[in-house]
This record gives sequence, C-alpha cells and structure tokens, in this order.
Amino acid sequence: MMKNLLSNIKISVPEKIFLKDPESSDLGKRIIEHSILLIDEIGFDNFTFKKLGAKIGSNESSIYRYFESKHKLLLYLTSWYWAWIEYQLVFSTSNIPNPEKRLLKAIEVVTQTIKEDFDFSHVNEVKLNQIIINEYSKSYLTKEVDSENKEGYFVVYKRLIARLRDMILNVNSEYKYASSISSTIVEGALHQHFLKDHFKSITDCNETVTPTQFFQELTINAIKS
Amino acid sequence: MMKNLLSNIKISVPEKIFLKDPESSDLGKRIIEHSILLIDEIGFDNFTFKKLGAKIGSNESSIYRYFESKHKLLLYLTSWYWAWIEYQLVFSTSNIPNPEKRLLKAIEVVTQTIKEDFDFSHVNEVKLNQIIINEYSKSYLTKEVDSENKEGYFVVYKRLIARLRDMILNVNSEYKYASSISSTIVEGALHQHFLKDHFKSITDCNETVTPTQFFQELTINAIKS
DNA sequence: CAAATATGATAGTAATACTATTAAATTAGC
DNA sequence: GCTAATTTAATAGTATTACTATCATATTTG
Repeated sequence: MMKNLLSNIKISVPEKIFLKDPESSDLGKRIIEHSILLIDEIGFDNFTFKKLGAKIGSNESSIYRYFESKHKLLLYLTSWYWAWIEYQLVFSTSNIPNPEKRLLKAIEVVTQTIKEDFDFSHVNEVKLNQIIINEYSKSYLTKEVDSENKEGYFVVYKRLIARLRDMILNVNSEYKYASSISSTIVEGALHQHFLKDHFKSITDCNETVTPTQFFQELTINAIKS
Repeated sequence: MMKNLLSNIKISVPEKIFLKDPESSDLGKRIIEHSILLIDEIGFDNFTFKKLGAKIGSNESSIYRYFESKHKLLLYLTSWYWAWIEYQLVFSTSNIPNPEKRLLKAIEVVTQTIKEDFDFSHVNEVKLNQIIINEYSKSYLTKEVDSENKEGYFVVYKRLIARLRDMILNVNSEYKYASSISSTIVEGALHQHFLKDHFKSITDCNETVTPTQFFQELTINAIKS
C-alpha cells in the first residue's frame, strides 16, 4: 500500500535551498524531524534555531551549516511537502483513464487534510500539513520573492499547479482560466482549512463538509459551462 | 462623485486595536500616512517603528503610544481597508435591484485593484491595496488568531464576507457553499493579484484578463448549476 | 496662566538572527 | 589502526529588533 511504497522513494527538493543536504546525515534528519514538531507547536514566527538546537540536543551553529536561515528551512519544508503531494497526485491518478474522474481525484489529493501519518522516514506529514496551512504564505509573501523565484525555490509548487491545470484542460481544453482555477484550488483549500479551524462563520467547511467537495463541485461547474 | 463623497465619512476601526485613536491627532495621521508608504516600500517584515519615526521626524516611543506593536498597526490598516471596501460595496450595490447584477457588481468591488488614489484624507488607497495583497495573510496567520478574533480584531473582514455571502444567497438561496465561495473570492482575488505580479505562469490574469472576470464567471457558474 | 496632556529624547533590556573562531568528536581512506 | 579530513559542539560576539521606563519639554485646554 501507499505507506510502504512511499517509504522507498526519496522526495527531491531544489538543491540551492540548503547548504548541506539534511538527508545526508543523522543530524540533518533530526533537524527536519524536530523543526516540523517545533514549528507546529510554537508557530514559525516564534521558532528559532536556538530553540530547535535545544530540542535536539545540538548547537545553533550546527543547524546553520544546513540552512542559512529559518526562512530557507521553511522553503525546504514547503518544497518537500509539495513534492510529496505531487508524487501522490501523479501516482493516484495514473491509472484513471477518464479525464473527469482523474481531475476529481487530483482535486481530492491537493485539497484533503492529511490525517494519517505516513511514517515517511522522519517526516510527520500530519503536522507538516498543518504547517503548510498556517505558514505557507509566509514563504513567498516577502520582498525577496522575485529573486528567490529566479533561484528556483518555488518550482515544485508551480509544477504541481501546472499538472492540475493540465488535467483541467484535459476535461475542457477551451476553458479560459485553467491556471487561475488551479492555483485557486490549491491556495483556496489551505485557506478553507484555516477558516474551519479559526473563522468558522465565513466557511461552510466543518467536520462533515470538506474543502474537497466544495472545490470539486466548483471546478466541474466552472469548466463544464 | 465617489471621491468627494468618501472624503466626508469616517471609516471606523475596532477600538481595541489601538491605544490611542490615530485619527484624533496630527501625529496619529502622519503615523498612518507614512506607515502605508513605508510598509509598501520595504515590506512589513522589514518595517520597524524606529524607521517610521525617522521618516516622520518623530520618536519611536511616541508611536508606541498609538499602537502597542507593529502587528496591531497592521491590524489597524487592514481593518481600515476592509471597512473602506465594505463602504464601497454597500454604496455601489444599493441601487441595483436585480440580484445577479448586484452580485456581479459586488464581486467587482472586492476583486478589483485600486488604481486611483481616492485621496481619502491621509490614506493612499493604491498603496494600501498593495499592502493588503502582500501582507494581509500575516495579520491572521499567527498563534494568537483565536484570542485576537475573540477581541474582535477581524470583525470588519468577516462582516464583508458575510455581506457578499448574503448577495450570493439572494441569487440562489439553495447554494450550499455560499460562505466558502464568498471567502474564496475575497482571498482568492488577492492571491491572483499577487500571482500576476510574481508567479505569472500559474495564473491567467494579466494586463487584460482580471481576477474580477475570473471570479464573476466562476461564481455565476457555481451558483446557477 | 496653571494644569493637564502629548510628544520627544535618552537609556536600557531581553531576544533575535545571525557570523566567527576554536576545540572536540566522528568518519573515511589507506 | 592511524592519519587526515570532515562534522559537530561550544563559546563569544555583533547589529538589530521590539519593546519598556523615565524624565524633560512642548502644546493644548479650562
């Protein structure tokens, strides 16, 4: 099943994001593992390498050998997450020949909450998903977006949106807003998840109604009209 | 016209956000005016009260008498912005009897870029709109959201979303996701504006295609199916 | 004109986000 | 198994941030 299969592939993150590949050492893996736990616990704004060092019984300066800043670490975690989602997207849609069913499956993959810890080595996917919901915007809402974008720090995310767009165009190649609806689905789903946890009055999503249902219906109605 | 009319009303912001009403003094107005210019220029992350003090020839400690933190100042600016948009929403839709036309107008108001400086006293609306696009998420993506929400710091935004939702229900009272689509339109429009400026490849919006068109079509198709 | 209030100037604090240096531990090649 | 290379740890230091506190000086108000 998925769980075992995923344990054997390596998620790849743009190399420029890190100084030294955290997958290449024990300390690196502990940095990833515990940064996810700590950011989820105290939030990215309150997160520091010093606190992380204390948690893993290591030194602040050692962490700086892997990532030049906490911002770069966030870029690493988010790239990892989107690459993981991309893998699931490709894998779970590859055997669906019907374009519309494939698209619905794709929307499900990009909009669902992660409830099960896939136990993908040292990464807690449930908590990483929470981090994406709460912190992802902060990775690109900076004055440095354009230069970082040129460096390729957002390729994984953009590639995921492009894959979803292509599946939309496969259902209706005439639809004029395939890119916009694709980016709206991915970003919008994160937002709806946030709203159901903090601003319940402005969302219809709750324990029974999911962002997946909302975006599936929305997309089908949009592209089939 | 709008420009003159707006100059005579006062936009009201939840009182708990500030320590002292910036509208009540000359220094207060200069804080608002120049914080907008400075945040737009260097970004919220690099913005400090010390830098603002230097810009307005005033003292850091004086600014702290108005806002207890730069986060509170951001909450003030965003609440002001949404209250201003809400005013425009109510005003520009009040004389449209047809529910669908009214909704389309409403979507236009909440999704358009502000191109003209309305010269609303000391507030530069064009730059404030850019700040909302680039920084709004940071105002609620914090560990303190729930307590700040209880304090009423986000009422204006939620009220705006609720107004839009009601206009949607007025077109089709059976539509199941009125709140979710309403919040998706407002948040999604900001996101599309951001994408067209920084990640062009994952949006269809550009100089000729607007987020307004995209969301108008999307909404009509969603609720009329 | 006195009292109240607002603003300015200065100083200080704990924390942040790093950099630099040196020492100790670990690993790799032979 | 030893040496060299690499990795990690420890310590110190810097500039900046996000404030608080105090006191002096303007400015406004009754």
